[in-house]
Order: sequence, then C-alpha cells, then structure tokens
Amino acid sequence: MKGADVTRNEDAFSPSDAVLAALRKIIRSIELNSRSLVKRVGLTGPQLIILKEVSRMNGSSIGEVARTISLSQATVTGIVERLEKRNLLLRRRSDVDRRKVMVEITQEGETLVRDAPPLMQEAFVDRFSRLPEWEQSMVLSALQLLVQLMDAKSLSESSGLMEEDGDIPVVL
Amino acid sequence: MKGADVTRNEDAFSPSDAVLAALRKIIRSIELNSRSLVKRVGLTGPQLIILKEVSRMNGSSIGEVARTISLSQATVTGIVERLEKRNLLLRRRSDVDRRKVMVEITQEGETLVRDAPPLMQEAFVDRFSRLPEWEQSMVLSALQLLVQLMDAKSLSESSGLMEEDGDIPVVL
DNA sequence: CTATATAGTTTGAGTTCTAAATAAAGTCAA
DNA sequence: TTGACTTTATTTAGAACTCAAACTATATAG
Repeated sequence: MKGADVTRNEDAFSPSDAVLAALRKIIRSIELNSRSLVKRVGLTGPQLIILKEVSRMNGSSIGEVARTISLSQATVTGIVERLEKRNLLLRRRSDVDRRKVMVEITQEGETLVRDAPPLMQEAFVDRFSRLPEWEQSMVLSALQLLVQLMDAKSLSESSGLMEEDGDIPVVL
Repeated sequence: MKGADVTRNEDAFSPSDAVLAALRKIIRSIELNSRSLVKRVGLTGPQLIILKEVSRMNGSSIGEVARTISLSQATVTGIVERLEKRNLLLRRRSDVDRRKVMVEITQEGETLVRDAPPLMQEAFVDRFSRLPEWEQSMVLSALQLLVQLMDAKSLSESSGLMEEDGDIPVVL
C-alpha cells in the first residue's frame, strides 16, 4: 500500500553517508570562503593559493605547482593565465628544459601576497590553532585516514574478484 | 647567486596547513570519482546525489533538496534541468503554493538509482565500514568539528546560535 | 491595493576535469 | 648522426558545477 503521506523519511543513514554529508558542508564552506575573498582581495581562493605558492617557490614550473597543491596541470594553466593578465606573475620558458614553463611572481604580485590577505581560511586557522592539541591531532589523523581510504584505489587492490564486464581500467 | 638550492621543502608546516592540504586531496578525490561516475553511469556525482535525494523524498521542492544536500538553489536548478532533459525526473509547480516547484522521479530515474553505485567510491565505503567503530566515530566527529569551525562565522560573534537547520543526524 | 517576503530561474564569472593537440627532449637502433 | 618512437609538459576545447545577484512570479501582510 502506497501511503497517503508523502514523507518518506529514511532513518537508515549509514556512517559513510554522514561522512559525505559533512564533507559536502566543508566543501561548501570553502567555496563560500573563496567568494568572499574575491570581494576582499580581488582574487579567488585558488588564485591566491597559487600566487602564494609561486611566491614561496619562485621560478617553479606549472607542473610543480600543480603537484604541490593537488590540482591538474590544465587547471593551473588556466589560473596562471588569469593571474598573468593581472600582472601578478609572468611565465617564461625554462632555459635548461625548454619544455617547462617557469612562473615568476611580479613586484605587484609580491605586494599583494604580502598585504597577505588572510589566506583562505585564516579565520579558521585561528580557531583551529586554539583547539587543544589532542583535538588538532584527531582532526588531522581523521583527514589523513580519509585521504588514505580514498586514495587507496591506486595503492593496493589487486584482488581478482571482479569479473563483470572487463571494462575495468583499474590501477596502472 | 641564485641557482644552487632548488628544493625549498616546507619545513614550516603548521597543523592547519596540513588540514588544508588533506582537504584539498579529499576534494580532488571526490571530484575524480564524479568524473568516473560519468563513464559508468552517465551521471556526475552531483546529479546522482540529487537524483537519489529525490528518490528518497519524492515530491519535495527544489529548495528543500538544495538545503538537504548543502547546495544553492541556483545550482540545484541547473542540475535538475539536466536531469529532466534525460527524463530521469520531472518538475511540476505545486498546487498549494505556485511559487514552489516540486520534483518527482520517473520510472527511468528510479531504475537508474536502483542500479547506481554508491556516491562515494565503492571501495571507500567498503573500507570505511570495516574500520573499528571507534575509528568511524573519530572521523565523523572530526569532520563535524571542522564543519563547526568553518561555519563558526555565525557563532563566534553572538553566543546565540541561530537556526541554520541543526540537521546533523549523528548516528552511531 | 501596495509593500514586503519567499521560491525559482537566469545570467555572469570562475573553477575544474578529461581528451586531444602541440611541442620539446630523451632513447634506441642502424 | 639521423630518424622513429617514447616521454613529459603545456595548451586548447568542451562540459559541468558553483555561487551571487538580478529578475519573475506568487504569497502574505497592512
């Protein structure tokens, strides 16, 4: 019998669903933070992250930057392009390896970084640093555990259990 | 003298930097999983999330869905539009309040949801569920703490914590 | 009936990914 | 050495997602 009431509330809420829900909120927070940065600094979160990274390791290649901050090269290329248009940094092919494109920060970019807009979540950093140490450790451990669980795909996993369609590219 | 030392490895790596780095990796993982979903199911992560949500609470409004999954209405509108084009769900204005748009899943959508893989990587769900309970709890607690710290924008100021839908179904 | 509030949609800007196209270097063999 | 292949890095093109702000339509006051 299909009940008259519409509310199909699901009590069954698995722990991993809760994890996903929490992650979603966190991701959204970061997103919103980025938006607010645009108003305060004129740069989005990713742009500022890259600019800071370039400032720290001046003269590194696009690929290095991408690896450092966990973004694809294509993504970094796009952001760097926008930053270059604003004269915050400039690109130049490497002398030693002409395949590489080195990125250097400009005076203007350096100034902007120095006036150091509160890095993305400076407010968060502040609160976080005030937590008792055990709590900081717990959070960090939990996150790293998650990273492992998600990453693991490429680490282990060699079982021969999966037949199904042979369309499983798996690992490499 | 400039060349010489290249490796400017980050010695100064504060806990909160590590947190951000880990989050970035997690976000990327989720992003990549979404891409792989497209190939396997034909839907992206967000699309599948919404479709599942609609399946669970059939006949809810766009706004309700948006709130439930922590996305803006505008975003949900766009995704729902794409899903409607694929005949996986359909929109209909509410009879009681013509401002509202109710979303209903179609037979086709229901079928797809039934056959769809979990939102997170299957392997992740699997591994996570195998963790000892205390570890699952720790991860969840840590994430919820992060949510608070990031959200804190609203509770740091005034002690009174507003509504903001205290919808945290802890479990465990 | 006007004024305000709410629900959804549209628009504009930015980020993100993959896949395919380029380009430069490195490797290997004749 | 030279030519063919392979590897590595960057760029381009295309599709989604994301949000805020502006806009439309409806609802609820006063």
